[in-house]
Parts: sequence; structure tokens; C-alpha cells
Amino acid sequence: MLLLQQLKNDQQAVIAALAKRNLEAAPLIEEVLALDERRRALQTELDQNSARANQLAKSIGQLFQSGKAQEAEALKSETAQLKDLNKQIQQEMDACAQSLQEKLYLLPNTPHHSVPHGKSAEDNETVFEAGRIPSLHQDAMPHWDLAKKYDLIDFELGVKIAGAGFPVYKGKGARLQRALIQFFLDFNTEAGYTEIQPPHLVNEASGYGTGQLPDKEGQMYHVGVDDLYLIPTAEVPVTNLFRDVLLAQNQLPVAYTAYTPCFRREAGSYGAHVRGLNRLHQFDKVEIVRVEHPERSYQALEEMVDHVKKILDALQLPYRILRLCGGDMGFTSALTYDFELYSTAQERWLEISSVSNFETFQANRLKLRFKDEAGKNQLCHTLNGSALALPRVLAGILENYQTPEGIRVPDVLVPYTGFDLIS
RNA sequence: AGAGAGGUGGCCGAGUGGUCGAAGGCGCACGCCUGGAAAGUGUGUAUACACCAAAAGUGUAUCGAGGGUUCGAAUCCCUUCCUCUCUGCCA
Repeated sequence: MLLLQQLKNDQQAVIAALAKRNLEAAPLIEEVLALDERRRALQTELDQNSARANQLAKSIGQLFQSGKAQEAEALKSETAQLKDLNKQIQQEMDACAQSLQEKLYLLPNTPHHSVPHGKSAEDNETVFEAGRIPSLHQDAMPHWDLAKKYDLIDFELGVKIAGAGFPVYKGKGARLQRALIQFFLDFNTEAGYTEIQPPHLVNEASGYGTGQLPDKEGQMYHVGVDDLYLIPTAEVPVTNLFRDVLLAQNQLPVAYTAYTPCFRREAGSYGAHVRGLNRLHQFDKVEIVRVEHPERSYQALEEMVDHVKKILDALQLPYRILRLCGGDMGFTSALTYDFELYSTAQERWLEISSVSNFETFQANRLKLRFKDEAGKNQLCHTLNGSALALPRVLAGILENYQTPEGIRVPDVLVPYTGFDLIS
């Protein structure tokens, strides 16, 4: 959620920034400001009336105590009037505040100045490429065929148990996936991230805290009986650990890592590009989350990008880094770098990580603040990134590491898998 | 799931109708004391919103949340959420 203060002070700058998202925000911002003005006027009126009523109550009490019951009775009628009036004012003010809130929820985060202009994924800017794209043997296959050949993943069985997009991992496939999770967690922990095991279901307030609600209501699985949501990413429970939190400055920065399964309904996505592991309803992911001092958040973002690079270097996979353009960026982000892994057998890039700085956008909703040197409460900056999302990394390894003799296991994973070849 | 107890400031904890944004303690900050530290001692120490150009200041709201009774509610009533104890169930 954008800061009202920011809208008031830099209205034009906000409109210009949001234009990068191809959004004409001026009319909405006008509405927001008008509502705010009305709300403030009502607040002032309400406060004055309440002050008067408090005064009267005090006088009435004193009059009763000194036995002047008649005078006291006379004052009561005014307080009754004030009370009725205030009820109306309060109602209108609440309506204003709610409407204001709803409109603020509609405004996405303002893109960082380095975000390129653009409408779609085609306009993203490639900022880095690394790794060697292997030349595969003639009978090389996409991962879904490899998975079948070596009995690593059974998609049909998953359909029977739950539905499409819920794969069943078997034998060395399951083991390889677990090895990756373990490797990622160890790698993150060694870099200073504290491991967290959060709940996999969250309440509504948490959904609002990180911005999934109300924006992406339909994308989360909802457990109706208990009114809980299955997490679409560990970002939700981990970032919400800091909802309504006031940190001391020396508690910053916070760096957490968490492995969780992720659940996404992904309604309406079908076809060739969602085959195999490319797009799932349930998948595993290891996430990194940071809470930073505003002045350090962009440095932190670079550190996170660097960290993810190291993971991919260690796995010796070919990848590139994109700076997302305004049209392709997520609702809550100010700047996002996507990592894409080259899938040699599919001859396409697969997104495996998204690293973002949300600045104060989430912190504002979360009420996540710290006390600065002057003793003032300031909003923190929040960041997160995948390190990494499992299925596509698994797909990339299966495809890029295949040989006529079988699938080799990346060296760094062998201690975790206990085998170096899938055959 | 049933029965009972309870939710008060950063933490602990007092407070059953007005003088309560709230005693006392701990913690924290600054000062005094000290060669230095501890102890001692003094002062300060919630959040949000509104008014004000701003600071100072003033007002309003907040004792889990929402509603009600009352001139006046942390305190009484209702609803709801949560926590704890016992019983039941259970990995």
C-alpha cells in the first residue's frame, strides 16, 4: 500500500512513476485525496464534539457530588445531542476511511527509477548471463519424458490423488528434490539467513499484510470451514512474522530463509507451456526474506541477487538475470530481478527465482516499523527472493545433465543425494 | 469437542463506575555519584489520528476486537476472537 503522505506530497511524481506500469493513476489518486480531506474534516469535528462531551460529563459529575442535581440534569440533554451527532459523524468517517483504504489497495507500488519502460515480458532487460549451455546428445528429451523413463515423477498418479498440477515424486526423483531443498537451506544458512519453519496455512490478515489480498484472492486455495488460506509462497507467513512489529534499529537487518510447499490455483493456465514441472498447483520453494533499513534496502537487493547467482554457479546451470519492466512487475514490488534457467531440451528460459524490493509497500500494510536514532518510528523496507523454486531447477538439472548413460547429478548435490547418476 | 480461568503499556503486574493513559516493579535512555564499574540515586520513557507552516503545544481515540447500558466504562451487560488449566480425541 502506498503512503498517503507520499500521494499528498509528490502526487505528480507518483503518477509519473505509475505510468511506467502503463497505469493512468491520476483519477484514482484524486479520489483518494478527496476522501482523505473529507475524513480529516470529520475527524476534527468529531474530536471537538467529544472534547465538549467530556467536559460536560466532568461538570455533571461535579454537580451531582455537590448536590446540584437540577443543574446536572439540565446539562444531560446537551450530551445526549452530542452523542447522537457523533454517532452520525463517526459512521460517515468510518465509511470514508474504509473507502479510502479500498482505493489505496488498488494502487500498485511505484517502480524504482531503474525499472525499464515496457508492456510485457518481451520488454524486460537482460542484465546478466552466465553458465554454459550444454550441447545435448541426439536423443535428448524434455524432463517429462526423462521423468517417465527413469521413473522419477508420476504425473498421472498425482491426477488420481489430487488433480493436474500435483505431481508424485518417486525414488531418486524424490531424493533429488529433497537434496536440492537441503542444499539450498544450507547454502542460505551459511550466508547468514536464519532458518524458519512457518505455518503452511495463514489467516486473512496475513494475506492482506503481504498484498495477496485483496489483489489475488482467486489465486490462493481457501479452506472455507476455518477461513484459512494455503500459502502461495513462504513470503506470506515469514514476512507476516513482522506484522504489527516495532523493531529497535539494532535489530536490523533481519535475514530469514524458509522451505515450504507453495499452493497456487493458477486458474486459466493450460497448454504446452504448463507441461511437466513447468507450472504446478503445488510445488516446493526455498525463500529468502529480509527486513532492512530504508537506506540499505537496495544494497540488500544486490546482495540477494549475488547470493542467488552463487547458488546457480554452484549447480553449474546456465542462467540469465532480467530486470523486469514496468508492465511485467508484480503489484507490490518496486524493483524485481528475475532469474531464468535455460532448459536445453525445451529450448526455452524458465523462471526460477524472483528477487524484489518492496520498499515500504508491504511494511505499510504490515505496520512493520523501527525506531530510528531520533526516536521516531519509521517503516522498514521488506525484500524477498526465491533461493530457489524447486520444480524448474529440477527440470533444468534433468534436462541439462542428461547423457546417453543417464542423468548426472551436479557435484555439489552428490553429498546430499548419495548417488551421482540416475540410470 | 466439553468444563473452568483469563486477555491491561517493551515485559511483569495493580486496578470492579468519575480525580485512570492507567499504581508499583523490570527493562531502556539521559544525568548525578565513582579512579572505572556495580550498587545507589534523580529525571524521562506507548501508539494512532486531528488542529498548527513547523517545533512546542492542544484535542480525540486506544486496557484483545465489535456492540450496548450510563451524563461518565479498563471496571457493568451482550457478541466474537485468542490464550491457559482440566477432561476427551490425536501424530
